[in-house]
Amino acid sequence: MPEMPEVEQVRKTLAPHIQGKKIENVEVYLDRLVKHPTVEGFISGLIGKTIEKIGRKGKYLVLHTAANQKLIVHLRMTGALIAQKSELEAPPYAKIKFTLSEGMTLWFTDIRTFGTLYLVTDNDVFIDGYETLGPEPLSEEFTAEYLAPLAKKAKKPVKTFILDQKIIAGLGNIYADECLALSKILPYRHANTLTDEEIVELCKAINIVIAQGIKNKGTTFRDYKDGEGNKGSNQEHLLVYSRGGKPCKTCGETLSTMKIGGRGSVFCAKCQK
DNA sequence: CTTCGTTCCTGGAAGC
DNA sequence: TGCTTCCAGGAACGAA
Repeated sequence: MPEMPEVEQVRKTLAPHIQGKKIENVEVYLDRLVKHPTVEGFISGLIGKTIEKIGRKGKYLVLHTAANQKLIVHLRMTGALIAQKSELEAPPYAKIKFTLSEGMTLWFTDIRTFGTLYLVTDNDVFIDGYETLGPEPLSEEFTAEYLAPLAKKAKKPVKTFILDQKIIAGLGNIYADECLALSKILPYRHANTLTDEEIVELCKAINIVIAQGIKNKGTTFRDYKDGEGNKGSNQEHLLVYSRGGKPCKTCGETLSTMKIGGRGSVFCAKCQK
């Protein structure tokens, strides 16, 4: 489940293999993954272009293919971008093939096929979700002063609040649970009940958890792999996610599970207030 | 306006 | 053992 640290790791591992290479051919095996423009326009718009740079915004990867053109990719749950030598056979669940120069091929693979790709030229389309992203953890704009007034207006569980990409870009279910565990805040508490001190702690925890995720090259739970097909190691350092029923690493209490906003959530009812 | 529930999809695990 | 059912979850969408 790629969240910000996983997408960042994909960006890093992909860059040396695809940057500066020319797109010689594009084959789309599942049309509905291409959200803009048409599949034909997507293919013809990319062939002949060079991948100048690969960036990231929240959980979106942004491949700059010309001064006025970007290929925007969201991996959703099980999407992956894998760069490998062209002579190697297609990886499992291959959905789009980008044949690059210098004998390299970039594959978009996806088991559950929720991934989305947009080819944007001169900002000719408004991508809801991409344009409305809030600040990222570890950025200058992401501060308690930014978060506090928004939290005070939000009458919903704090977990749902921090998962909102318009509020914070990049958190997903795993890191949201981890951030709340580290800041010792119960996930079901409504955001507008948090004190200023708690918001400061939450901000700190979000930065720490995301920085640790990046340092550990992402969390591989089921399907996540980076641009070279390797797994991350952050799953070895999780406080609560997927540990429901097991002892809290801090106090030994059995960790609780609960559905919050339709998401499986794990927390320590003793440590978190 | 905000908030909540449903939907998309497949594979793996759990249940009978 | 083998079938069926449930669950995983990012974010758009419609309903309340």
